[in-house]
Amino acid sequence: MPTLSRRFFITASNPELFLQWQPQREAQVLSPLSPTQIQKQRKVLESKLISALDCCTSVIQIKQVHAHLLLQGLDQCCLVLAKLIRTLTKVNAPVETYPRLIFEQVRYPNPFLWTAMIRGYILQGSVSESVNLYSCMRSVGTRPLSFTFSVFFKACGAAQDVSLGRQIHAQTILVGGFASDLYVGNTMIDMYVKCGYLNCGRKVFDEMPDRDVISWTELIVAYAKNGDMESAWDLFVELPVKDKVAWTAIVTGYAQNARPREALEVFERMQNEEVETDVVTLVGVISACAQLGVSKYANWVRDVAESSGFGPCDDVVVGSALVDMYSKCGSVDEAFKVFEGIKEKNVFSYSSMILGFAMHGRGHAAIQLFHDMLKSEMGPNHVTFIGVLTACSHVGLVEQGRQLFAAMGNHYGVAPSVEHYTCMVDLLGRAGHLEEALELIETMSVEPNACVWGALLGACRTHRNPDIAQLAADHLFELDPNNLGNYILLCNIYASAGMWDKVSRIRKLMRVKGLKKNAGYSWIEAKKGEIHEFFAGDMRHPMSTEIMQALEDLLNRLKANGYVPNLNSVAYDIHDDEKKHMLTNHSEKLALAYGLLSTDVDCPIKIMKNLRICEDCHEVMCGASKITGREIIIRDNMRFHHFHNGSCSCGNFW
DNA sequence: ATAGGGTTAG
Repeated sequence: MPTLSRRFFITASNPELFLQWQPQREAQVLSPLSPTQIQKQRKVLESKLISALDCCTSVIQIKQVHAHLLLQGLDQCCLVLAKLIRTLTKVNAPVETYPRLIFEQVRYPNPFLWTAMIRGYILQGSVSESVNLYSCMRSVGTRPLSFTFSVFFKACGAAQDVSLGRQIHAQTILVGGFASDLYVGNTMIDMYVKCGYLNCGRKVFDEMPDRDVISWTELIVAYAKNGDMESAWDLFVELPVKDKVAWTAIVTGYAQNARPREALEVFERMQNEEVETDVVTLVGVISACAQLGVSKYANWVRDVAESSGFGPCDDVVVGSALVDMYSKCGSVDEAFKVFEGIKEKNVFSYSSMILGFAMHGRGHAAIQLFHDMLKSEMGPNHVTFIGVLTACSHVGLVEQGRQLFAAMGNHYGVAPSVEHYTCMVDLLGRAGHLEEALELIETMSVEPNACVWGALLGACRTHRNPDIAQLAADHLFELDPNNLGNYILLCNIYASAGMWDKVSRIRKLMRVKGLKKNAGYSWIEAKKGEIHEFFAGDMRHPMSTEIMQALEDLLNRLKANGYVPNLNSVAYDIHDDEKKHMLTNHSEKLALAYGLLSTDVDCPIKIMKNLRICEDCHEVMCGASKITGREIIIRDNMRFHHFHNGSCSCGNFW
């Protein structure tokens, strides 16, 4: 007869159990009990053992609990044994030895015990053995649980093993009663989606008799991750009861698909419907604001975060996202204030701030922060090194960059990736060490990609080296044949070397391939925070006439000061007059003219652009900052340019 | 037991 003994409590390895010891109850136990009381005591004992197992973190502790269990005559108690095996799996005890031994001593394993064993084998990578156990379980006539299937589906999803997934799917139908199980259905959708079979997941969803918000959200996320926001939105609209997770999925979906305005719109609706905002929602919205780069929205979302109790001081993830957001909104000083306010900074906070400094050309600040980070004994990761190498590059700290690059693998255990090599090629290339950069590419430990060769090609333009440029271009045209930018760069390099026959050959190649320039556009935040968007030659704006006039006036004043339009920036093989016209219409120039017309004189003019700023526009911005006395901040797809009194923070290299 | 999250180079 199982009884609770004093010994059990006192020798229990776990202090929590000891604290739970109640002498009154023990007195009861020692007196004779009725069968129902015995049953009740047994239940109490079982739950004590289970909670003891919850606290176990090593095999030795589990063995002690096991010893008590045997002492109490519970060697056939599947409930506790299943928990014991799950706990052993959690502490990574090899399932084949100790757990297997326990399992084989049980005469009538229940489905929970079978499932615990199956799960153990799956988690330890023995999928075939788990399938084997499942067959045994079926052959002795034991009915599986929903959980049994979900264990398999989870494993298939993680291993992207759709063929096993389909077999288990067939089993859920074969065994009967599981095809309509909500939990099984949901884990099955997830399995198909993770294996890349979104349509199969959809089919499961469509055939489910009962669906809950989880089923819907799984599919919404799957569509969003697939870049199909239209299907995601359609599902979202149909979803009868939307919870905060579903809302967040759609907001984040837009943010991750580079549609920040829609993300913000949906978030605003979410707030109007008074759905609770939590950290995960905020992170998605903050990322959308970072992409948009508009201060009004940035400040708004920060207020929302703070009033929801997740300000930068409260939550490190929100704080780090805000650092990134303010950097990308052009306010690197504000980013640093937020950074300083984060109570428990982590590697994300530091990396974001280092990248922020690097992006704004404040290389020394970035490197200083990197050293502060090391002092606080925080381990840098691969992104941290991208930030700090970029920073070195922008300040021309070649030797320091070399040392950091060498140290990353040797001292910090971060193996250099293609991205880090790209930074190094950029660093060496900018400083004019083209041969060394080429040598680095040729001896790379990983396969060079288009970015690496692109960095080299960019450096060849600055340092006018057509030979190495040709080599880089050969690789680029193979790796990334439809990227027009590479052809233009090569053209410029040949043109400045006077190699006109090569120029016309490349131009012909571009024509034959029918490569078209990406639609470049710029946007600017007006006084009240509204966004004005411009394409090249755009006349849609209600103030178009004034804008064109202001631009012409500005260019005339610049020309009087010696500005000559830089025709190299136009890739097309057209007449110079036409080129001049095209240059004049570049979207960032229109945005600048609008900014001059309609923003406060003491505020910087902030322009965002989806492509890299061209040389001519860069020159115009420099000149405009001098003539007008206005500070101009431009974010292109690479970095920030702060124009002040005739010069740019990028030092004319970008 | 099952659904949503932050930093990435030319």
